Amino acid sequence: MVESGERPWLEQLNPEQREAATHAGGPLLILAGAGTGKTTTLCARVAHLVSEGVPSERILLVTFTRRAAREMLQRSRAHVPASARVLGGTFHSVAHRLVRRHAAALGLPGGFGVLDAGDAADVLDLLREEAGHAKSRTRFPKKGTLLDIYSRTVNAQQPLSGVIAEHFPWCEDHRDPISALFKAYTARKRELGVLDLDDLLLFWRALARDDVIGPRMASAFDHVLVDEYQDVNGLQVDLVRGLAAYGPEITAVGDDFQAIYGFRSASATHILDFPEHFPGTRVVTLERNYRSTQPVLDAANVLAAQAVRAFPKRLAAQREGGARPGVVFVRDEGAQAEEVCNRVLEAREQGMDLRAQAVLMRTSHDSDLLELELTRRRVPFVKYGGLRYLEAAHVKDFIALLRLADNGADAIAWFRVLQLVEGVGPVSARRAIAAMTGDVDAEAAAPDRLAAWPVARESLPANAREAADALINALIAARAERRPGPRAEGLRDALAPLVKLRYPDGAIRLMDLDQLVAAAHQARDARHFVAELVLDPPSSSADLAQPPHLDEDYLTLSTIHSAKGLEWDSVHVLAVYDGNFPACMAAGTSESIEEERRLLYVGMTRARRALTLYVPVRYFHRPRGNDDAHGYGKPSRFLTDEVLATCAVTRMPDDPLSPYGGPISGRKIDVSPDSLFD
DNA sequence: ATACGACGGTTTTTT
DNA sequence: ACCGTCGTAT
Repeated sequence: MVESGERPWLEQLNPEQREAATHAGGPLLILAGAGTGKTTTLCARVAHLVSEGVPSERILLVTFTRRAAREMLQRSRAHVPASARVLGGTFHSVAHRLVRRHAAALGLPGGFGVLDAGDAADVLDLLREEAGHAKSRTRFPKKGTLLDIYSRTVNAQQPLSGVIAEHFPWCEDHRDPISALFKAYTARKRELGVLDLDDLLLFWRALARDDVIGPRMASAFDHVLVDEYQDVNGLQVDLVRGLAAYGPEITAVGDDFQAIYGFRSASATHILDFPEHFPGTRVVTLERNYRSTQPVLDAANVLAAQAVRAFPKRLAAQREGGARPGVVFVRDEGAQAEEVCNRVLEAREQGMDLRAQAVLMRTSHDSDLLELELTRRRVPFVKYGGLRYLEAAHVKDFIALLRLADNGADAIAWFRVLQLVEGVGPVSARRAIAAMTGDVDAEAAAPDRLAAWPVARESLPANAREAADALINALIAARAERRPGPRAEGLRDALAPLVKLRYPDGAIRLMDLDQLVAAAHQARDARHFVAELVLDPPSSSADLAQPPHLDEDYLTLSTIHSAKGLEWDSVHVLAVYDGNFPACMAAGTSESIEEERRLLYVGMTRARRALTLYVPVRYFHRPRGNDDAHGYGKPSRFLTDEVLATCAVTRMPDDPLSPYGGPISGRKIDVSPDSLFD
């Protein structure tokens, strides 16, 4: 036991936080508003538990991202070095660890692969084509939609018909074929020896339900702490309850007003139901905000008050002073880019590092023009969210090769890799794969598909065979090499000429591969390297780049989803117009509108001192098109008069509406050509 | 028969 | 960046 005087991590806490950190006996729910020291409290709780004698390896900390896990474990360790062995990660990474350990019981090969969303969609696409849906005249849902439907069904644990009726009504006609397709999908993954991200959770739950493995798995822990509980889905709740059934005490932390992952089947109802699911729950509410100044919170509180249903909560600032948030009307997205740039640079002149500033947006392409402008003015920036590394074609090519080195049965990877060779398209690739997987008779006994290559290569056009052989030889060499670094290096070298040939900017793309090779050198186990990459994807190009970047000053650009849990001195939110906030895609149900409001709230509450919202008045219908089709947008419906009253509103001189002296209230003018249409 | 480049229309958010 | 389609080259 440590004397209280030696526990600075507890003394920094306010009474509510301390109560949460030191709570003992029974489930605990911490309702923590934005900026109320949620992470501090959770880290203090971990430190407290360890200092009370709980062995650190018997504590499981489930977070929303791996980055959050790393950060928290680091902080806990700084308080109490004995926290070093706390097990931390996302639901998916914990699942991967558990499923790996019990792979045999689950009937999985030891080196089972993990499909990322792109790979999973490719498998579905293949089945879609095999079933003849690609050629049929009625439009069948595309792979991305299929994956969305599938994922929602699994994660919400809701029957397919209900999911389609509720969220994908336009697919109603195809319900039965979709159902058949999903069954084929399950079977195909088995054949390929792979799991998708949803499977990881399903397999974890299957383990939890086993009479022998379930209790043993749960009893490995004394405490399970779950962060961001407002964003868990039904399946994840099952997992937590499955653990709780056999002993560990559960702590959940979250804020129902920051629930922004409904599209992933998360629902804030779970955090509200927590006391029911875990009888005897102690609820602690944190409302003292240490992040933002009061004017920022005033605007956020007024926005939050619009919510139809929410836990009443009012954040109170502990910081002094501060300026009202700005709402800036600009002409269009071009003017917005210029204005943001100006303001960011001006702030830097005043002594605010770029690193203390961030630009946040609804969708990742909202920053397209800004990125051009920043590049033009040589302002360094790093972007989070949106298109990620693993989604770039050449990176996928490389990953497919790495997968094949682990698992020759992965036909999806074969399909991709073979088509890299010039002269090989979908048809001959498929033929070669069929030859390798052998129609049960010839090659069924051969566990290594590479053995069938001499036959398979005959299915390729003669002039492509030599280049394909080179790839195969690289794969054979890679298999003999167990160290992940050299293995990746060999495959990179084999891929390099093909990448250079295929992409005009091949040289740049090769640098991306070099970063992956560097990451592979750090990896412990070649077989898990790809799976871990999928579970902890580098979220920006900077993530893989090595330290030199860290010394530099750079601006952060991020989707609001990716900015969750983070904070900056100054925050700019782009494109706060109706159609974007809320997104027009979300206009369907009132709950999705509510979620959009919460999204704006999350964006606004990232700001410590300065917050600026931008409303482009004119926007282009086709941002990528070169025509000039545009419309005049309305400001976001969330920017009500009440919200605007808490802000300082600016109209830029070139705002087309401003020469008329700004809006005049009290007038109602109808403009309608409708009589022409009678 | 197959591969591949060109073109026009679309693209939310992510473990 | 992706998808589907179409025309041309092998």
